[in-house]
Amino acid sequence: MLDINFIRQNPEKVKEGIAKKNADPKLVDKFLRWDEEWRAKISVWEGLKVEQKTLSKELMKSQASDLLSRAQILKKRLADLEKEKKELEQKREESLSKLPNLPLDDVPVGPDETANKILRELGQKRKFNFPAKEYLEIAEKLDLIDTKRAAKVSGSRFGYLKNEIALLEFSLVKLAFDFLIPENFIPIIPPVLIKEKMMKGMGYIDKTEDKEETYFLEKDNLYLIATSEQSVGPLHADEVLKEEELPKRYVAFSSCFRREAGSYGKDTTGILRVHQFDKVEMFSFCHPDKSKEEHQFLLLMAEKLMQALQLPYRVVQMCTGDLGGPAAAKYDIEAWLPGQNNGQGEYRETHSLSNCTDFQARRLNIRFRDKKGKLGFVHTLNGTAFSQRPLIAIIENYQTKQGTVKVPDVLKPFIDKNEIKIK
RNA sequence: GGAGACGUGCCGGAGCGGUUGAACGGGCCUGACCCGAAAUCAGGUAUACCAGAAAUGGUAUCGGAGGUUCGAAUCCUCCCGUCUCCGCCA
Repeated sequence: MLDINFIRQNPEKVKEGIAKKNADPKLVDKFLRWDEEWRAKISVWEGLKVEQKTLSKELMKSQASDLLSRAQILKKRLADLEKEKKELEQKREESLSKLPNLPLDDVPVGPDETANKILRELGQKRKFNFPAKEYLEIAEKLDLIDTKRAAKVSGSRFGYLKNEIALLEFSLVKLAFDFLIPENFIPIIPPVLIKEKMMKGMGYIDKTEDKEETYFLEKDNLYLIATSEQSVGPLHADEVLKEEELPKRYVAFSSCFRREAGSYGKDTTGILRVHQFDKVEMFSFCHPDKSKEEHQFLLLMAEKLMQALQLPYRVVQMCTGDLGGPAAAKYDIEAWLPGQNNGQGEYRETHSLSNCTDFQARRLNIRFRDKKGKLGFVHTLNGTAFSQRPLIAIIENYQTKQGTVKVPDVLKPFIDKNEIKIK
C-alpha cells in the first residue's frame, strides 16, 4: 500500500512511478476520486454523529416525544449514510490496493526483462573437455531425480529428489543456516498455509493473474505460500517493533507452492519449474533509512553462498517493468548452467532479492517506535538463500566425463562423499 | 470432532445499557522535596482518520463482522483466537 498523503500531494510522481511498472496511471485518478468522495461523505456523517450524541444526552434527561422522533429520523439517516460511507471506503481501498509499489529512483527504467541490467559476472566457468550434459540426463542415470513417477503420482511439474540429491538439499539448507545465523538471522520454519488477509497484505493477490498463480484451499479459506516470505512477513503484523531491534532478520525454510499457470510450455521437463519446491529464504524488517543498505547486505549474503559452492553466477538488476507489485527494487542472481542450451550453457535465475520498502508494512501494520517515541512503518526485504535450483547448477557444473557428479568441497562434510556415482 | 471458560489500554484488573478513552493498582515520563538517591506528593502517559498554517477541535476504536436501541465495552447472532477437559493423531 502506498502512503495516501503522498499520493494526494504528488499524484504526478505516483503516476510516473506506476507507469514505469506498466500499471495504468489512470488508477491514480480513480483512487483520488474515491478518496475525495469518501472524505466528503465522512464529514457529513461525522456532523450527524455529533448531533446524535447531543440528542441522546438530552434524552437521558427527558423522554419528550419530539426529541424521540427527531432521534428516530437521525438514526435512519445515519444508517443510510453509514452504508454509503462503507461502500465508498471499499471502493477507495480497492482502488488503492491496485496501485503497485513505486520503484526506487536508481532502478533502471524499462518495459520488461530485456531492459534488466547485468551488474557483474563472477566465478570461473569450467571448461569441459567433453560435451556438457543437461542436469536431468545426468540425474536420471544416477537415480537422483524421478519426474516420470512423480507425474504418475502427482502430475506434471513435480519431482522426486532421491539419494544423494535429497541429502544434498539438506546440506544446502544446513550450509545456509550455519552461515546466516551468526549474521543475526533468526532460524524459523513457518506455516505454509496462510489466511487471505495475510496474502493480501504481502501484495500477492491484487491482480487476477496473481490469484491464478496461487493455490487456494476453499474449504478452509487458506492459501498455500509460494515463498516463505508470504508467511514470515505477516509474523509481526499489527506489532510495534523497537528501533534497536532493527534490522530483525529471519532465515526461513519451507516448501513453496506455485501453480505456474502462466508458464505453459516453459521448462516443461525436469525440476527447474515445479509446483512444489523447498527454499531457504532471508527476510528482514528494517529501519526505513537503512533498507537500501540492507538490500545490498542480503545480496552479499546470497552471493557469498554461491561463492561457497564455487558456482559461476551473475547479478542482474531488475528494471522497473520486471519488478512485480510489492517490490521497489530487485536483484536476481542467475547461476551458470553449462549443460543448458544444447551444451552451450546459459544463465538461469536461482535467487531473487527484493526491497519492498514500506509497501507490505503499511498493509500489515508493522511499525517501529523511534527514540523520540514516534511511530513509523518498517521496510521489509526478502531474498533467496538457497532453493532447489542450485542443485541443478551443482549437477551441471560438477559433472564429469564419466557421468558422475563431484560434491562441492563445502558440502562434503555434510554428506560424507566426494562424488556421486552410478549405483 | 465433542463439552466448557474466556478475549478490555504498556501490564494486571474493574465495569455488564447512558455523562467511560474507559475505575483501581503497577509500569513509564515530567515536576516538587533532597547534596544525590530511595520514599513521598502533584501532573502526564493510546492509535487511526477528518478539518486546520498551527494551537486545537471532531469521529472511530474495549478480539473481528453484523444486529437490537434515541444511545452498546455492556444485550443478541455469526466468525476468529486463547485456555481447560474428552476423543483422535506425527
